[in-house]
Amino acid sequence: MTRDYSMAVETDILERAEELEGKTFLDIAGEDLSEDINFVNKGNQGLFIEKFGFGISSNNDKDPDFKHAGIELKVCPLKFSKKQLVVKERTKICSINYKELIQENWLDSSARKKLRKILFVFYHWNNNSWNSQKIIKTVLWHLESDEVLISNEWRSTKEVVKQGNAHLLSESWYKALAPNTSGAGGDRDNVEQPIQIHSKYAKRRAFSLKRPFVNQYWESLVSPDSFESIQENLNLSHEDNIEDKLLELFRPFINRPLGQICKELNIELRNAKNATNLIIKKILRFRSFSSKIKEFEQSGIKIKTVPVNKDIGYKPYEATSFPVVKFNELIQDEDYYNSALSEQLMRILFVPIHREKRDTPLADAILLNPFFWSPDEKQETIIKEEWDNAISIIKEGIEIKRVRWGNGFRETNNLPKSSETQILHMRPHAQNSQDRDVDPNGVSITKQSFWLNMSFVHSIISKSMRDI
DNA sequence: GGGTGATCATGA
DNA sequence: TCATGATCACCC
Repeated sequence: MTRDYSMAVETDILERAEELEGKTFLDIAGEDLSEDINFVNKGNQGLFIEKFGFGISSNNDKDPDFKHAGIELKVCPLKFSKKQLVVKERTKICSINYKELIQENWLDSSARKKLRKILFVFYHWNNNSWNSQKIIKTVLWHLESDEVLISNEWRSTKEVVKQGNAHLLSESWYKALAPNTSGAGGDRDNVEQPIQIHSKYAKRRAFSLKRPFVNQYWESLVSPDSFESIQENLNLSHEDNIEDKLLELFRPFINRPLGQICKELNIELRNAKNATNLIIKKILRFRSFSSKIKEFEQSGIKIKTVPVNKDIGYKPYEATSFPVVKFNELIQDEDYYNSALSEQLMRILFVPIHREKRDTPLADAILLNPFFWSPDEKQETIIKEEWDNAISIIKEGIEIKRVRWGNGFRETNNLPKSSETQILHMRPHAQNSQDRDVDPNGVSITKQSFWLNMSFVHSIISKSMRDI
């Protein structure tokens, strides 16, 4: 049996953590696995590592797991996505007690106690083969460099609760530390909030580090050179707003043709995606064009270039696509708020470019004012409904018809069309019609993805242009 | 010119 | 070779 590390000093804990790297759960527990332990519940991998990795018995303490060293243990699942190990889910930090929250200060808050130092144990998740799950890496994370961002989000949550609006809280308002819903389901998932002027109850929530945030940290461990930081490159302080700064840097190039901009910046203009990406990285003083933008990865910011015609109210020429969804993975998403799509929609930097006609040469396309966008509450409600609807169609079984088209044929299906929806539709997104996926009922269909309706993109772009 | 299925171009 | 962002093509 493993020694109890709960009162150990930091070096001992880290030494033990390092021993665990590369080991499977079976290696770690060995013959103890035969003990009568029930690991059926969700989160059990965490309890397992606590017990067999560090000899800590399960507890609900407000103190960090390693009391003496002030270190919290977080066991973080990784899964394969596109041949790469990525963080599977958000990391829960502590449940929120609304009543206590509004009386706390950040510096001595219960959240900060757990966040100050975190020992991340990253393991390759596999629910079907418990014993073979392997510890990939262990590392001590320090709050320091992200404390401004995280404490601001904590304060913002506190402020909402203080105003009696705990029932309105939404995970999507936050980038790193978010109050996500938590609980076992049922009545106990609603709790009384301290200020009841608007609503007596609010959903039970827990502070969690968002998946993209933790994933960026994980990726920075695996390949430290793949990121550059806006803050570092531009020498910004933690208080500077990175989004505002970026828009400001765009300013000298607005309303000018891409050809001219690229010449001035000494960039080779190849296509729209390439141009906007390169312009952004150039104005952010990136050393390498292939670097990922640290802050964008952390906050889940995606860049979308949208060709529009400014002479007809900034109307886009096309809908905006998202990555392909695998139907069998899609239907396993818990709900919209835990879906891949909601992550794609966390925050988008739209870069509209004006094209006189759809086939206006790119060099003559005019860079218009970029803007950041996240769904507002109303939009999110619609998106959730339309996502739910798509899921139920898929679960019921997609219907495919082969219809005459010109000289040949093409396939039609009953997935949501842009004519049937306000914001989202589904549409092929494949190499060609031979590039296919299989739906939950075994029906073969061209790979599909979600798209933002052209009319919707039109509405947010024209609104943004009016607001300038 | 919109709508929708199909496909291109690029980069890892 | 594949995923991705973006764009094409044809009917109405």
